[in-house]
Amino acid sequence: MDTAAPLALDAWDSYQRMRARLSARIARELTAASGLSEADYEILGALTHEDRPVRPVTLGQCLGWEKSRLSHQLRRMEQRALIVRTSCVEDGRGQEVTLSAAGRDAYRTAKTAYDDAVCRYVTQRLSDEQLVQLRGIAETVLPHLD
Amino acid sequence: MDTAAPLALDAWDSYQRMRARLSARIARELTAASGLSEADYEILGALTHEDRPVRPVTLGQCLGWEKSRLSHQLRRMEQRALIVRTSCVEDGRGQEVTLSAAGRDAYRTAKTAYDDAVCRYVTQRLSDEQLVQLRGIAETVLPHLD
DNA sequence: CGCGTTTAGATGACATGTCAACTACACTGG
DNA sequence: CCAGTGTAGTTGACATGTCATCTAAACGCG
Repeated sequence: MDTAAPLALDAWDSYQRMRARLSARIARELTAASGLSEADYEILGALTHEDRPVRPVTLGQCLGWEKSRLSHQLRRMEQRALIVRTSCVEDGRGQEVTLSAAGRDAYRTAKTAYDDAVCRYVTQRLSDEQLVQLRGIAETVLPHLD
Repeated sequence: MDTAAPLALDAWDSYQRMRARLSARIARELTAASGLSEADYEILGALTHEDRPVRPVTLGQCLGWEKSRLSHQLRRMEQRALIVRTSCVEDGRGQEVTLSAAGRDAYRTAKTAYDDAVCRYVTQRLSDEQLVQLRGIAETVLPHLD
């Protein structure tokens, strides 16, 4: 409060401004190019990475999402035919989620736009040194967020 | 695509994981301590900083918010009696927004919790050098986001 | 087996954000 | 003055996220 630490305040303020504008910009470009939201993109990315049917509970762990958020999201994506849900043989409570052809296509388009935006706005603008610094900062903060 | 730049990918991935978890954590602590959302907190912070009636259009510029988002947010905050809206004398289209006593109190409580969380999760964890780096990274990226 | 406890997931109420109209006032040039 | 254009703000439809609660299946243990 009274012991102002100008450096810390400045750094946080700059970070917050960058974060807000960057998220908005990338989300907008992603949607414009592919019709996918960032949430859609994350789900499809995880499914592509796994490359086989995945249990929602696993997705939830990978992405760090709350289960109700995931449930709503999967329902909406199934309605839009981006994914397919089948009931799970091994566990009567569970499901398995698979990419549909449309989901695979949409993800490809989206990934191009996403990578392009990240490159144009971030990685291309930063020096290798700054990229190392950014990774270091994130990896320093992350362990304290559990 | 094919020209993988592992450093860039790593840095972006780390950043994204930090960003997602950090936002969630801070938002939750803020709400738990004060009952305010991050959106509420931003508005009240801007009003406190100005310390006089502010036009919504000015708030929109300061915060970089879309006007409809701002309109919805101000309506909800007025309903909860965190702010007061009066019609503007100089401009018949406009309004002036003021902090209520409740808004001022809630903001004080929230600021304590917010600053504490930012300190615990971020500024305290990073070295002065890293804080300088973070500010530098944000200020490097920001100019390209208009 | 049978009963209590986890676990997977769904659901409904509600807060928030975006987009596309829409209203109403202000300004500007003829 | 006044018609056209710009600006401030609202509104409604809809997507998304959180929380609390609910169902049903799995598990664990006497």
